[in-house]
Amino acid sequence: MKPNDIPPGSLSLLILNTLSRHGEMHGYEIADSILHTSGDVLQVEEGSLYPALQRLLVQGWVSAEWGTTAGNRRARYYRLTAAGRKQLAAELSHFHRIYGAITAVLQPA
Amino acid sequence: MKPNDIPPGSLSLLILNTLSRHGEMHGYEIADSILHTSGDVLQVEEGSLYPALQRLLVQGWVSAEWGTTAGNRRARYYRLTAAGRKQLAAELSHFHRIYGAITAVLQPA
DNA sequence: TTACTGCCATAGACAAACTATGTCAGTAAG
DNA sequence: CTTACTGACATAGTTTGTCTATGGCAGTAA
Repeated sequence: MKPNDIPPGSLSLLILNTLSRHGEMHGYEIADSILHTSGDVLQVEEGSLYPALQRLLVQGWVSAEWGTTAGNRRARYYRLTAAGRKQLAAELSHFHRIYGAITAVLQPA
Repeated sequence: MKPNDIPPGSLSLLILNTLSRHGEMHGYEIADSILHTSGDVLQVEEGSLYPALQRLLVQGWVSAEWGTTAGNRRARYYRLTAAGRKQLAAELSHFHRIYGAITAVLQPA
């Protein structure tokens, strides 16, 4: 069972969708949620996660504020912005379009 | 109808699968076949196609020989090798594993 | 006091697709 | 017959995004 290999371009979609389901999360929670809901297949490395969150912040798809976890650790809590919700919808439809096209090509003879 | 945006990592899979269906093709035919079987969604640029074919050659997944097209042009004909068929099977199962995991994560609340 | 873990963060490596450009040989147009 | 177009192959350079590796800091447990 080796995890890994998130296709470039899909990480922001996974993060946005995860945030839209849970409302407010910090980094570790996001990675953990993706790992578990994917059946331990998609392991987001920290070196991928935080740069991705930075990009989402810069583009305004998410906002962040510092807080404290249940375990009394400092953590940065992210949530979707209104623009982020629109972006999520756009990326979802784009994903389905592309993925549908790929599976069409992959039909065996 | 804007085409484009082949997810990194999936191009070799598309090429291998296309060759496995048609037996022997040159570059233009491969790109054309992918474009049409994807419903004009996946447009493989030449600057992506030929480097990808080079990689497949180097790795031994495909073989190539020069020939002449129906329109009397010189062209390089590619076909799958035995190793290429094994590779295709491996990439197919990997693809389904990863995209299955992604769609699992993308289920709405 | 030491070590471990949760949590954030960055720098550098690397892979792969894109843009732009170039070549060459047939064929069609004028 | 010369020009332009198209089919087909090819490469250099840019960009994007994930990974590896590393590091720091603050609680908590040994």
